[in-house]
Amino acid sequence: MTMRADLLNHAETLARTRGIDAFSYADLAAATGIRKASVHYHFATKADLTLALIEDYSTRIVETLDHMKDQSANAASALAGFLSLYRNALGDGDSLCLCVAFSASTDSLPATTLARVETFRHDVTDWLAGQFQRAREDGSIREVTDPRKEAAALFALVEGAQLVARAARNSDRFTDAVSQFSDRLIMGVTQ
Amino acid sequence: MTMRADLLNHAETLARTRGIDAFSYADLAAATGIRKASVHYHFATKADLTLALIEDYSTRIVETLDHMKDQSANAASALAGFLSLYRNALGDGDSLCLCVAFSASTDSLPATTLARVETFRHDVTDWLAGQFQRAREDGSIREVTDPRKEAAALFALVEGAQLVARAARNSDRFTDAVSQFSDRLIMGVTQ
DNA sequence: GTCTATATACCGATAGAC
DNA sequence: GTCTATCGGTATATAGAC
Repeated sequence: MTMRADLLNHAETLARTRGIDAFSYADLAAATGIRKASVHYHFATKADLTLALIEDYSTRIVETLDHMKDQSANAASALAGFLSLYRNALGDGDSLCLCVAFSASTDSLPATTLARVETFRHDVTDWLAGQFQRAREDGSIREVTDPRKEAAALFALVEGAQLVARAARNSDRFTDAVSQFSDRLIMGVTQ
Repeated sequence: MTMRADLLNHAETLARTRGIDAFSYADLAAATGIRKASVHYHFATKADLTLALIEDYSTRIVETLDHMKDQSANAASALAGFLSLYRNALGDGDSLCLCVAFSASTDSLPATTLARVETFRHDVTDWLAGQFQRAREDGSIREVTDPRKEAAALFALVEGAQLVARAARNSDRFTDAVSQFSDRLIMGVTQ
């Protein structure tokens, strides 16, 4: 693995467990075994680092979602996969997904990074709306109203559930908050 | 108004608009017209300040909710008031409620403050569960399932909707995210 | 209660040698 | 690419005069 990739991995972990403001180039240097000045060689400013973080993350998650869409038997199982993705990002209640971590520290992030996060939010919300539309056709989710409203509501729900669960250091709070939505999923057929 | 109260007011505004980490005793001194050292006279450490903030805030909000409960014609109008409270806290999309602001920076807050925030979350969730129970009796909300599940879901929804709306600097995102829930409220009779 | 002055620590970032 | 050394800025917090 390249040093750049190693730095990005540690930076993502630190950002998601401690928050963007709560880790420094010194922490990153300690984690990778090089010196602060060498970290600056790879990412000249923290603005550059945060932008690289959200770009890598966004690409990875969008690919995962597209794969879920293609492999799922119906909309319900695709959305169950989506819930698992956000549930797993919590770990033992000590980690957030990068999108929530970045949304929680808008003040310390440069405009270009924030714009990229907003693009990611739109991508995910579009994906969700697509699955709710699919559910209107395959009948795998109970009482779907407007797919776009459903998507906006579910996105806010999982982000809020992560925030609460991580603040309480208890991942069960996530499960509790989304359980009502989970109950609307009719898994049926395949899985 | 006492200097202590003046400091708390400005600190709450700064915490909600910029975040806990992003304001300093220097900002607080500039806002109130006294010097940094004088701020330390009123709140020796930032830990003391954050604890005072959540205690004041919690008392105020719990009183507001109890008043809403007593004055409302039914559960639906009480919950409509709850949504307005969180919607208004957003301002023009540039402010969070203190609970979300604190949940977003758990790393820089002392354990006693975090414990007080968790108590506040329980108080609000209990209030919500009470209103959903009330709705099962007055029929003012469509298809209420388990009141405790409904409460956990609605709390996560409004916190997540605030986070997203504030990150996008657009309060409409809050309204969009909660619109599906709003549609379940049957306002009817009085208001 | 408020002030000036200061202590101590850490931050992001840069210069320049190797 | 990585290093040592350092700059300028800001943070929380304290000492002691008024």
